[in-house]
Amino acid sequence: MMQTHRSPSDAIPAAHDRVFRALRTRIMHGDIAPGAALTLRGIGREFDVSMTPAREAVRRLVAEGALFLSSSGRVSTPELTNERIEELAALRSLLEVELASRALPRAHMALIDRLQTINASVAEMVAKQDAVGYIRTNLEFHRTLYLRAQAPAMLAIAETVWLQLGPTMRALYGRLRRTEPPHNHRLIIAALKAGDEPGLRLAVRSDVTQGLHLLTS
Amino acid sequence: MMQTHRSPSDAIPAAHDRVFRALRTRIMHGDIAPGAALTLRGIGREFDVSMTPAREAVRRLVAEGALFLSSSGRVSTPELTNERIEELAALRSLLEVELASRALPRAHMALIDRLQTINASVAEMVAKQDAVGYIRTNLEFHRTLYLRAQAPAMLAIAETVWLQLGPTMRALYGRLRRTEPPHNHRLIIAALKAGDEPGLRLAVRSDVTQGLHLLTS
DNA sequence: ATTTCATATTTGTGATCACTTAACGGCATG
DNA sequence: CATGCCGTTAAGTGATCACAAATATGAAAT
Repeated sequence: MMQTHRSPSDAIPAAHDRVFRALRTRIMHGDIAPGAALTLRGIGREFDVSMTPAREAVRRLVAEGALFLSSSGRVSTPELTNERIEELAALRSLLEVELASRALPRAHMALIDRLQTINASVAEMVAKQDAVGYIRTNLEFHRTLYLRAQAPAMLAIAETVWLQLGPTMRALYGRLRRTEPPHNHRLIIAALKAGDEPGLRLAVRSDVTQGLHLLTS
Repeated sequence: MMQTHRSPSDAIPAAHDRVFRALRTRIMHGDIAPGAALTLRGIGREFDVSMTPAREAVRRLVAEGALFLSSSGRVSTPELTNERIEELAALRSLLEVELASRALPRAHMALIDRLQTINASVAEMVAKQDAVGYIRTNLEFHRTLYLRAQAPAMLAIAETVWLQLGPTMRALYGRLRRTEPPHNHRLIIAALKAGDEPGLRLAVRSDVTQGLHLLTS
């Protein structure tokens, strides 16, 4: 029957929020392939909830562009056209260059150390050919930097772009088998150390753009 | 009882979508003041639906940042801090300068004519001191231009920024009683005619930034 | 008159159900 | 062998309900 509302002061999130977060992470990290279909009853079964919270989670994800809603109400992960991918890449570039630029004056040594640690994990994932792990650690690298920008609305929008690209990125990085560690990340870290704003902007732009250019060509 | 699913090929949207669109327009146009509270039962009563579609509409709007969801589940329009307003203004500038720049090479005479017609309506709303009408026609001016950019994802994000600013803009433009017609819109149109990209970028940036700077100072 | 506490009302949450429509499969027909 | 049609199944939609938490109300005490 029911049950509800347990999250006032304690930390237990509402069921729909738990489902939302779990699905969102999966999509952003590329756990789900492009075009994969989801059903409300299926989601409910998996998370042991009824259709109602499953529907709310799906609605939120559709609103963020993480899921595609067909005219008949069916939901699936989006299959992006090349044009759309280019556009989202341009958005990433626009937003993330600005975020990095704003983070630069606040970037102290502790942040740079953390970025280097995360970057080691990224390199490890590349070596292990772990596509999902690569996406996850790569996003963690970027998010850690952008958090310093103190621009929550801008970061939130950047995350919705990542979300829209999630399934496609998985398909991309799952295909191409590269073994080189991320060169642009080193450039980003170097520019942060040097306080070199033009260099930082260029490095972020290159890092964001390069991977997605491979897909469309 | 029930009733459902009527929108396959014909044009009748689902109830939750109708509610969503109606609320979204209200919020974007500044029909609702910042901090105003909404209840699911109240929305359902107004639109003659049950709580279920009302909840879905609200969830979507919360996901877009158009509504604020308190920790106890109450929803209201957001009350923005000055910092947040500055950030959203920076986002508008970033996105809309890019959109205008992309629209420039595709802007033909028919578009410029339409912009001038819309701009006349804007001036009329300013003369009538109609705050809501001003916001509506002003957004129509910008949207008409940006549609030419052929960048739907970018435009969608710009719209979510407008949404977040909606209630606050109403509070702003409701206060300041200006009577001058929009100067920057003329600059935008002139730059479009001349094919002057730097001039266009500057004019859009000024138009987007000026109004919101008044509020925070 | 103000504060405190108990009660009542409001409100969001999640489960369930009836209903309609879209997707799927098999069968007949060309 | 392909194609169109019909019945079955799967899936989304919206109404309703029980419940718990939050808020509002009012009374009592200092």
